[in-house]
Amino acid sequence: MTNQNVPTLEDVARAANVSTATVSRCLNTPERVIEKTRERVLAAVEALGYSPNFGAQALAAKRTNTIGAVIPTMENAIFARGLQAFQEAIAQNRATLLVASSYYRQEIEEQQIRTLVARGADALLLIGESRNPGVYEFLRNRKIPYVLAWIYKEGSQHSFVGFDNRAAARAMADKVLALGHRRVAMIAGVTLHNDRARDRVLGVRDAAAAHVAPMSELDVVESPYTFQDAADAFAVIMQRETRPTAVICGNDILAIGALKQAKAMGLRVPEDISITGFDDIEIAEVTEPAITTVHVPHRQMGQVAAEILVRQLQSKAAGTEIEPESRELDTYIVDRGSLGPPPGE
Amino acid sequence: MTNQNVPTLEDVARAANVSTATVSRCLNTPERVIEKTRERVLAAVEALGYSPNFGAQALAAKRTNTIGAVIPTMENAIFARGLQAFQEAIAQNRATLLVASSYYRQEIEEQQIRTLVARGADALLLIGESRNPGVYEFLRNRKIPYVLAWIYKEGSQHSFVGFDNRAAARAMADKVLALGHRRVAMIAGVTLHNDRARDRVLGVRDAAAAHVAPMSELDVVESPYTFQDAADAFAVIMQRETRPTAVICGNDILAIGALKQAKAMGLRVPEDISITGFDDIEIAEVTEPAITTVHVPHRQMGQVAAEILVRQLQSKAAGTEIEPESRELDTYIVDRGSLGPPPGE
DNA sequence: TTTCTGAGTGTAAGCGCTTACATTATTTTT
DNA sequence: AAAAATAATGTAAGCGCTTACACTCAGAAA
Repeated sequence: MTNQNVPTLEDVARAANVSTATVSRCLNTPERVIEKTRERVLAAVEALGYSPNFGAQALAAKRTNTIGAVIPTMENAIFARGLQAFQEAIAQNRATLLVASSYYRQEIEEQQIRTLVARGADALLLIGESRNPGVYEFLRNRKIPYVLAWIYKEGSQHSFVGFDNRAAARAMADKVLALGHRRVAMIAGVTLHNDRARDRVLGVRDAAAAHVAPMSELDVVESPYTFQDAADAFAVIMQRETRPTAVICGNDILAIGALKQAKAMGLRVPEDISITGFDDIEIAEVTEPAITTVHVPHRQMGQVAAEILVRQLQSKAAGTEIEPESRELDTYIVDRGSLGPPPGE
Repeated sequence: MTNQNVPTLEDVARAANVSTATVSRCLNTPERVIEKTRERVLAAVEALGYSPNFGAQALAAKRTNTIGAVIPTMENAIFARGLQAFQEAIAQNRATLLVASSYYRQEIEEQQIRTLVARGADALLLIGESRNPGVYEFLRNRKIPYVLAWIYKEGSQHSFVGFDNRAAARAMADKVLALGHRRVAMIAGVTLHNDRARDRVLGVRDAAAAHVAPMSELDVVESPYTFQDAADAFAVIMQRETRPTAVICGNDILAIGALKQAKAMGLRVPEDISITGFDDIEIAEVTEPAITTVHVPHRQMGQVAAEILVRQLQSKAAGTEIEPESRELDTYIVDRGSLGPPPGE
């Protein structure tokens, strides 16, 4: 009574008057079956409403056609677009997406990675590089292909699909400095266990250090990725003895929080203070003023990551050694309204 | 060489000097194993780094501990918060989330539902109710528990977790009318195959019909859920011979697109025109003015949906008939700045 | 003491598929 | 036309688990 009439391969085989092997071939390698037989089998499949049992298939074939992704959060748009593109791309290869989020917590992320692998993920999409070496060892032992996205590093053993956060942040900072700002602050994401946030801080520091004109020390405040925390951080920065004329933010969420707080404090943006973002999520367009930010190719990142994983899975199936394959993508600055020259220039 | 040293149950059994059955019991029903044995087994599990083979487990146990969700899109924040909460809640019950998106396309959604079930989803989270009856029949045959979220209907055979879109939309429209607006337009989401969008239109129409004061006919324009489409829709509405004094939008994305366009046209919000939203996604707080909108309990919806599914899965495991269980949640209007009295009052 | 009970463990039969290998049918080569 | 090569299909051995049932052995009941 529990499971009644869910048809099995054998039922199909009987109905089509062939062996189970032939049915399996029709479904997996149709070119190895003569057309007439195939038609008969597919008709039986159709008639019975057959769909392969997932567990049995996974057990016998040693793969699940499932790809996992562990992202820090689904709640804000930072990863959503990339993940969506990723899902679309793997779906075209008959794979399904298994997701988990880590809330930016390293130990949870590690846990989630192991869970997804235990759930049969054939390959993984991970964000950033900084994690316990044991994790990479685990994936290597299990021969699970993975790509690290939202980041790009040269000459590594990993596969990366992303961009140089440090260089991109530096470009933005250079632009701010070139406009004449000398007192600059930064609201950064929490850098602990987050290499993207860390690299962005480094990029801004690079720009500050390289700049010939005298500049007061860079004031960096870390903040979680919420509007409210960013607003608080902005308020703190504005309490300093010498107020900055520009605040570079580690991402758009922070920038918008800062913007909101600036307005609440009666400051005009960018006349009184400039604010910049990073990521170019949709929301950055609709604030007043809109946020000048670093455009990140979210969708492309998701898509390329999927392509690389699919390729690695194929070479794994072919018995070839899987080798890392990386792709660096470009970012560029989108000029909107939130960055201008410092006041009184 | 392909799969080398991934330990199996049998390896653990040998190491702990017990049978495979005992190892399995230690992992699944530890209370049925005496403590001393259990310790020995768990030590072996630890030492070997054992983790059960997913396919084998699914095949033998006839469940995967995987729950699927098919949502229209991950790209905007409408479903993201709810999905995140859902994931957190099912994770606490040792289940993993399998996601797919349908891009608001009915045939793709149906396809995705079948795919997720084929991938072994034990239960499903679906958005809205309107779909081909064959889908429900399929789920019933397969005995897959499902809950329909973002919507609530009385006396149905399905499980719902959500709110009455029609009533909520009506409440907002009533509020607009109560402020004195008589020329009201609506930018609705695409209503084809989308009962939430449809119900929201009905709610606004209800309010219009019930209102005693004379009111010009309600002008409803449908628009896809993007800022740009909504902006275009707003522009169209403003071309009408008699411009409305308030535009009720089917969700916040539409409202923000409309707001943007209003500003581009030099209109002040809400002095010249009022705009309202629906959903209360994060972004609704940060526009200028912030959007007056209907707050939807996203996180609660995800969480309650998870609880119901977990319960249904348990009763299914216990051999009991699964019976629908619904929960209606409350919405309320959040007053921000985008709604005011009509001009000249 | 003997019988009964039940807790703890072992034995082994599948779960439904894939695939190596064996077999038979068909085509190509000589 | 026979031999060889190739194509199409069948046979059956697992894949690594769960779990019904069998067994052992205390302690309780008779």
